[in-house]
Amino acid sequence: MAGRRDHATLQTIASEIGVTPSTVSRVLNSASDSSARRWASADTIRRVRESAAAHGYSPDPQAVGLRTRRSNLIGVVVPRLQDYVLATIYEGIDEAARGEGFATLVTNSLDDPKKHELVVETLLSRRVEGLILGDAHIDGTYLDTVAERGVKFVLVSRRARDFISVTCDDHLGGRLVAEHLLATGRSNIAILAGEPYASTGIDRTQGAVDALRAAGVDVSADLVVHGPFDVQGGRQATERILSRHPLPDAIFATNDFAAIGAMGALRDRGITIPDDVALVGYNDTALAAALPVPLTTVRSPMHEIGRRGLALLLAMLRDEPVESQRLTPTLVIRESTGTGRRAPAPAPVTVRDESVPQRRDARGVCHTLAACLDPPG
Amino acid sequence: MAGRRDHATLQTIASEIGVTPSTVSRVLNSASDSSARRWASADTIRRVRESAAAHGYSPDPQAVGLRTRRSNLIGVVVPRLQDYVLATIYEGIDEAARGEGFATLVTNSLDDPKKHELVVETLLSRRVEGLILGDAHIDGTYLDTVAERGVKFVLVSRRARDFISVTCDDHLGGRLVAEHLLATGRSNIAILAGEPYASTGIDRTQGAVDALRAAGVDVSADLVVHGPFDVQGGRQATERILSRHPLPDAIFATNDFAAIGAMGALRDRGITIPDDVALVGYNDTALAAALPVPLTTVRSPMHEIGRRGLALLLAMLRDEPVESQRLTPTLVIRESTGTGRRAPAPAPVTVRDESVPQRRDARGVCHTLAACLDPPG
DNA sequence: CTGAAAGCGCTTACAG
DNA sequence: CTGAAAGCGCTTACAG
Repeated sequence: MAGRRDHATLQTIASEIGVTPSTVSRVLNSASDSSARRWASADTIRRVRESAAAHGYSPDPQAVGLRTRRSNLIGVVVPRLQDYVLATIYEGIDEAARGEGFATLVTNSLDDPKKHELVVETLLSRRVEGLILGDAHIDGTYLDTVAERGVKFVLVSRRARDFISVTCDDHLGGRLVAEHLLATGRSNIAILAGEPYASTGIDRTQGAVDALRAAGVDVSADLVVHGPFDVQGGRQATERILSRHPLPDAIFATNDFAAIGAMGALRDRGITIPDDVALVGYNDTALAAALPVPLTTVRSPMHEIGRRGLALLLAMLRDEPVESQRLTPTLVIRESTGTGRRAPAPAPVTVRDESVPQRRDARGVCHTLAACLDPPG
Repeated sequence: MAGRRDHATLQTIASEIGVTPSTVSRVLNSASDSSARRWASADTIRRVRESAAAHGYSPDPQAVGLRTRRSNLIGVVVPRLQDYVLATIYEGIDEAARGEGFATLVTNSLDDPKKHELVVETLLSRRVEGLILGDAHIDGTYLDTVAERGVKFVLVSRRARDFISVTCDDHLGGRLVAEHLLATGRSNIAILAGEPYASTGIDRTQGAVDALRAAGVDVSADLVVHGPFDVQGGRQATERILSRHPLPDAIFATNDFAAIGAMGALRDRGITIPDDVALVGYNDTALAAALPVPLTTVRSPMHEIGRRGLALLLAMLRDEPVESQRLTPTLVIRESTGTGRRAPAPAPVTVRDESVPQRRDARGVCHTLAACLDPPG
């Protein structure tokens, strides 16, 4: 008798108060007493509700699902739940799902396409109504099969091809970082670009490269290093850079955890932040502000990405037209790019007019290079 | 038509090959062809399997569940999935569940008893067969109600009362830390004890206090500070200690993230690790080794706790007798308690015979104070 | 306002 | 070896 305890059924209530299950069902499925009056007398309604409450009745989701052909289940696939960023996005998804009467089933894919396919099949065999995928590879052809089968899904965090997605504007995020570094006098910048298949790292890197190029600064291709989005990956990528090149002005880790790994590698060589090299992370995780050297980073609305992903998927399930969403990141400046301990930053050599004051917003953030170069209002 | 695509049913296959759904069901539910021979001819078996494969048939879990009165669903409640430790434990749970044909439904309770009750009700209304709870409060009376209802559950990570649990031996972990600190010459120790309702922090603290007391060292009660098990909590607890007391010899943060917070607070005051103060964390998360100052910490088998929790619950569901399990932690010594930069540690003043060499294992870990005090083999 | 009936997809005695 | 039937708990036309 594995585990299932006794739950009251419609029949329990029906026979207790002397009506049929049909009536009980209709009353319990009515939003309000007044709408229930279409189906039952005031007295019946009261007695149904009382009995249901007394028994702690809740409809059997398996029976409801079988009858209505719906599961109220959403499948979620993430690279790894251990990753703070994905865990936070998932929290957003689950919270929103709960609010809409859905439950979610999550699984790790470890960014392995084979495992991804496997877990998607498992999810589908559980009859999830749709999928939210946080592990898309930018050219992921394996998404085609699931799309062709008519499965509805939305991507979160990472975009891929033309599939519907909710992302942060990672290109903008990269630009904000590069412009901040330029504004503080750095132009020789190494980038920890993350996995080559993740649009997050790709776009953040490209955004930075584009902004630098717009300022006349070229990023050396071998200062752009790929690797896992975690502490270990950041450490190794940084070690690779340090072993082959003279120390750059700044390191842009496209992930906070990679930035922490970079800190470790830098410290091993006695290199201090920000005096010897500036360091920037990405995501503004809970750690960033509390690190020994507080980390300049880009805040991305992780929780909101999850919430919106769920909302978008539900819209798709209702066959409403939907469009991809791109949320806005904000730069958060802390000591790791600190100007406090450093000689006043010279303007980047490539800027044409050094006399032009930089334009910054109220938080001291210089939002676009163009704005920085424009003469003030 | 929200989302559900067409799935082949037993009827699809049955009519295709000219048998009844009963036969198809029996064949498909047979483990092997030979056992299926009890139910069908070799030819029928072959044709059923072929047709099922061609259609990508998978049984509808709602129908199966309705009929068999089982959901193959396990509910999991954690304080917060954003927490690396709980996320890792959950990965262990889900992995094991998957292997046993179960799926899991996770939710955060944020350690709020009200929310806990709410999410448990939601899980139960989804007809989970049992629960794994990672958010138990040590005297949590609210577990009684669920127990009285006959719901089977096991606790993971934290123990409470006499409920079945899978934990790490936190008392031992605390002892290992204290003995290591004593062995490196520290005896004035502050403890970031975590939330007062979590057995993890309580036991780790008690283990340390007991070991110190056994060495004749008393821990001042106001050097034991409670607070959240996260970066922010660790930072605040440390600030409280620093503002009210002279600097202790060592800080034992009963959680790695709290230790990172402590690092931040120490750095703000220009206090260096390990020269001015030693710092110890707990859990050996991926961060510990890669931090600017690599963190001495205690490794706890988080993933294994999850796996075993699931195994224990399944045993309970089969009405097998089960007992709580307590897994063994190991001390991992790194620079944050480093001896390299520090004058050779004097033996703690309270140790009776200073001439007795300390006994250590191959990894340089002194496992029990008793062992340390015994003369070598 | 209420009931009787069908049926979602499955499993499993009961017959043969 | 195979089928016909019942029934898990629900919802929802169809009748009245």
